[in-house]
Amino acid sequence: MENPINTSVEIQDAPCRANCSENLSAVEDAIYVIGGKWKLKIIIVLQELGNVRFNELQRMISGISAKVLSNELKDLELNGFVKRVVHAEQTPVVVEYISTDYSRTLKTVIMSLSEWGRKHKSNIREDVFENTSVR
Amino acid sequence: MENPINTSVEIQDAPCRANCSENLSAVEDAIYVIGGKWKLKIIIVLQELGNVRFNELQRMISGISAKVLSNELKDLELNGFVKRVVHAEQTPVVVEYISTDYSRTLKTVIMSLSEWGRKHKSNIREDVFENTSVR
DNA sequence: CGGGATCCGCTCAGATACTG
DNA sequence: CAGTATCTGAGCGGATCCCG
Repeated sequence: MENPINTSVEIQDAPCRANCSENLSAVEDAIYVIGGKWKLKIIIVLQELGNVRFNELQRMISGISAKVLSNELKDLELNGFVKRVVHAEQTPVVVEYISTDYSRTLKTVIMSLSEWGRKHKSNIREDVFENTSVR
Repeated sequence: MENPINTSVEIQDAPCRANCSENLSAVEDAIYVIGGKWKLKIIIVLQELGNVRFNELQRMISGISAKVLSNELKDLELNGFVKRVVHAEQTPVVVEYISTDYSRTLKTVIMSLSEWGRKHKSNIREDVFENTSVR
């Protein structure tokens, strides 16, 4: 009788709402793992540049602190998006991060997001000129 | 000499990094307006159900508090994703929120995210069975 | 019903310093 | 270089009360 997932809605008028909460929970799951300000940006850098070292990564992603970057990388590694490679031969130790095959499944997500972001930016500009309330 | 946007990177080895930071800033802009735990979920509900009232919205999106929902709706209204419609005739007042045309430009973003979320969920399940460290 | 105002705890992120 | 440790403050979100 009770669905373990989403017991809250779909009680009364099922069809539309079931479909809705289907999307809802799927998007929720996605946001849960790749949400936040940094995760997708880290993934993008690793995908486009290949092997990247910690400090280089921090320089590429402006505004992120070492602590936060460190935590984000751990998260991403746990979820299988990045791989941590340690070259212990040398001193000081060199550590590189690389994107996994799994992170490549995010390609379409990243593309749709960046395309939308580009369009949105130009729309904003138009708004500034149209909108007379800015004065 | 200096680009007003993203002055940080692309100083040395330009071509790859310029492309990279292009995507980076676009995704950053997108995340800035539709990021967070709630915004996309609110947009999805409004797109799928049409007019939705405040309390109904809160019931649909499990876990959100009235204050947070209120703030998110203001944000979304400012950015042109939702429209607030007040029916002042009746008492108590009825307020409905509807999604705008502009929020429909997010269709592909939402679809790619929800599709990815679905796949990810099934991948997680496989991991649980494969992974002997869970015991 | 649809919120706003207030208080308040608690996490998170920044800054700084330190280590192998 | 690649982080960790510690402290600290802002802010987010919860709970409660209140209003039109």
